[in-house]
Amino acid sequence: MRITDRLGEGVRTALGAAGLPAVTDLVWEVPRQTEHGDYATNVAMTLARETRQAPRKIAEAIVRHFPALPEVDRLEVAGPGFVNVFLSHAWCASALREVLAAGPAYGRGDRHRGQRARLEFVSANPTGPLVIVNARAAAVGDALAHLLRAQGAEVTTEYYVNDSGNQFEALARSFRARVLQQLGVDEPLPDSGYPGEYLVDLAKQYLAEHPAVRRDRTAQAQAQAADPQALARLGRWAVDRIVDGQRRVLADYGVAFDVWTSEQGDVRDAGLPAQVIEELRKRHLTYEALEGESDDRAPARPPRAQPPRADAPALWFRASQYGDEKDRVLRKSSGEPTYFAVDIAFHHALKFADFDRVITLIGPDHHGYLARMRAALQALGHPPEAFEILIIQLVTLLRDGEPVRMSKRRGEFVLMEELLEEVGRDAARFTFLMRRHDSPLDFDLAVATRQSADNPVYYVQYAHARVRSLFRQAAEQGMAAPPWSEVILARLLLPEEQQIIKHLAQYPELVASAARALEPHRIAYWLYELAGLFHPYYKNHRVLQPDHELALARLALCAGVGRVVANGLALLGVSAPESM
RNA sequence: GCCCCCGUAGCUCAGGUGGAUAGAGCAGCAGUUUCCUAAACUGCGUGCCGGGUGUUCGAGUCACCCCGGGGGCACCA
Repeated sequence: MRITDRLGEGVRTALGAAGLPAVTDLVWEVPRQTEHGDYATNVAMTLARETRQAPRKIAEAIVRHFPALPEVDRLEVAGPGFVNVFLSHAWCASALREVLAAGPAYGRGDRHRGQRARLEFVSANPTGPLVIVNARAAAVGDALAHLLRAQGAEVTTEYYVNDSGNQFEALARSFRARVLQQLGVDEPLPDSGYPGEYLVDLAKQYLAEHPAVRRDRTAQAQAQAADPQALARLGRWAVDRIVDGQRRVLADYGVAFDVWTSEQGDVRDAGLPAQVIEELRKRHLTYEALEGESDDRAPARPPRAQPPRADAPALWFRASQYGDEKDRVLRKSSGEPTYFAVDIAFHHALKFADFDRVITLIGPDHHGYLARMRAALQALGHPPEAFEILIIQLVTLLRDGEPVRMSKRRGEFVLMEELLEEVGRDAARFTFLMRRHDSPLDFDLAVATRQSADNPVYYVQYAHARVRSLFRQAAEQGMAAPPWSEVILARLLLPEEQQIIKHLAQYPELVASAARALEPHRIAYWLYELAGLFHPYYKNHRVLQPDHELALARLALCAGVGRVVANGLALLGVSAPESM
C-alpha cells in the first residue's frame, strides 16, 4: 500500500472522529522544504469554506484525531493550514525493503493497464538520412513507450513512411538525375530536388547492383524519357535503401519500431482514402466546390498563398463544423486525394482500428495540421482526447557557440549518425531527455564532446557504477551480502540516509505521473537529483567499514540506489554501466 | 490579419493536477586526495519569474489584455 494512501486513511479517520465532512479527493504533495515534513496536505484549506471554520482549526482537529501509525513520526499544523507529516525511521526501513524486494519491477504500476496505445514518432520523410531532431524524437518516443508500458499499457510503436506524393517524386527525379550523371549524362538536378551527397553514393550503389543498366543504352534512354513506371521503380529502390539506412541508425540508437507503415502500400494501395471520403460523404460532411465558393468569410490571406485556379470542383470536408478555422479539401479537382484525406484514412482505418489511444510526435511545422485532423476524427466518431499530439521542438545545433545551419533542401545538415559518433548514444539520449520535449533545445556539439565528463548523464551513470564497484569491493573482502531481509535497516539513521530512502520511495509515483503527463524528462531530472544525494553521501560516509552490521545496512541502501538508477535509466533507454 | 508555442539567475534549463521563503547545472572564485573510483566532494546567488488586470484563503503555475521571440496559416506533404 502506498504511503499516501495510508496517510489518506488516517486523515479520513480523523475527519470522521472530529465530526468533519468526508473528502473525495485528498491531495498529498512533497513540500519543497524539508522543515515542512515529508508529505503535506491542504485538505483543511479546502474544507474551510464548506465548514465555515478557520483552516488552522480544522488542521488542528485532524492532527488531534489522527490515529497512531507506525509509519508516522509526528504531524504538524503549519502556515495557513497545512497538515505536515513527518515519517518515521521504521517507515524508511520498510520503504527501502520494498525497493530491494521489487528489484527490476520497482516503479512499475498499473495506472494504464488495459490501455492499448499506438505511438508514432520520428516518421521522417524517406528522402534522406535522419538528422538531429529525429534523434530527439526517437529518444522521447522510445522513453514514452517504456513509460507507458511500465504502467501496464500495451504499446505499439510505429514509424510512418511517407513514400508517396510530391516529395517522393522529387526524390525519384533527383535520384534519376544522379544515376544519369554517373552514366556520364549531363543531367541537372530538378529545381525542387534533393542535392545531398547521399544520393550520389546511392546512384553508384544502384549501378553496381544493376550492371545491365550501365551497358544498356535503351534503359538509359528510357529513364531519360521520364517513363513514369521506370521513374517510380527507381524512386522505390532509392526509398527502400534510405529507409533501411534510417532503420539501421535507429537500431544503433537502441530504438526498434514494432510497425513500419507505408503510406503507399498500407494506405493508398489499400484504397483507404476513398473509403474514408465515402464515409464522410455519407455523413453529409462533404460538398463539391471551386476554390473560395465555400468560404463566405473569405479571410484575408497573404497574396502569395493564392492557390492556382482550378476549373473542376474539388471535394471539401466541413472541418469548420468541428472547430477548424475553415473547410478543407479531401479530393483535388484532379481526382487525387489530398495528403489530408490520406492521413485521415491512416488514422481512422489503421491507427484507431485496434487501439483506444493514438499518440503522435510531430515537429512544430506540422502543428497547424492538428485542428483539421482532430475535426476529421471527431466527425468519424473518435473522442477528441483519444488523439494526442506531442510537439517535438527543434534542435538548434551549435558548434563552438555558432549555429550550424541545417537545410535538407540545400543538402546541409548534421546527420543523426554523426551525432551518435561524436557524443555517443547515452549522452545524446540523456541530453534530449533533460529538456521538455516541447521546448526548443540548444545542443552544442563542441561542448558536449569536449566536456563530456561534465554531462549529467555521466553523473547519473557514475552513481550506478559506484554501487557496482562497492559490491565488487565487498565481495573481495569476503563480505557476501546476505538476503536483504536479514539486514538491520534500522541502523540507517543518518539524515542523508533517510533522505535518500525518501527520495527512492517517490519513484513509483514519479513514474506514474511522468507516464500520465507524457513527460519523460521528469525521470531524467529525478535521477539527477538522486545522484546528487548519493555522491555526497558516499563521499562523506564510509560504506564498507568495521561495524559489520552498519556496513551491511549501508550496502543495502546503496543496492537500492543502484537498483533504482538502473530502472530509471532503462526507462530512458540509457545504459547503466558496471564501471566507468 | 488569424491561430499555436515560448519569455524564470550572466548562459542552458527544471519548477506534478495552483500551495508555504522560486531551484539546479554551466560559467566564475576559493578549497578537499595516507580514505570503498577526483567522471567525486565542500563553500560562495540582491531573480520587478517579460508587463498589467482579474479569479483564489493562496498565482511562476489559471483567465484576459499588452510587449518581445519563434512557428504555422495551399486543390504541398
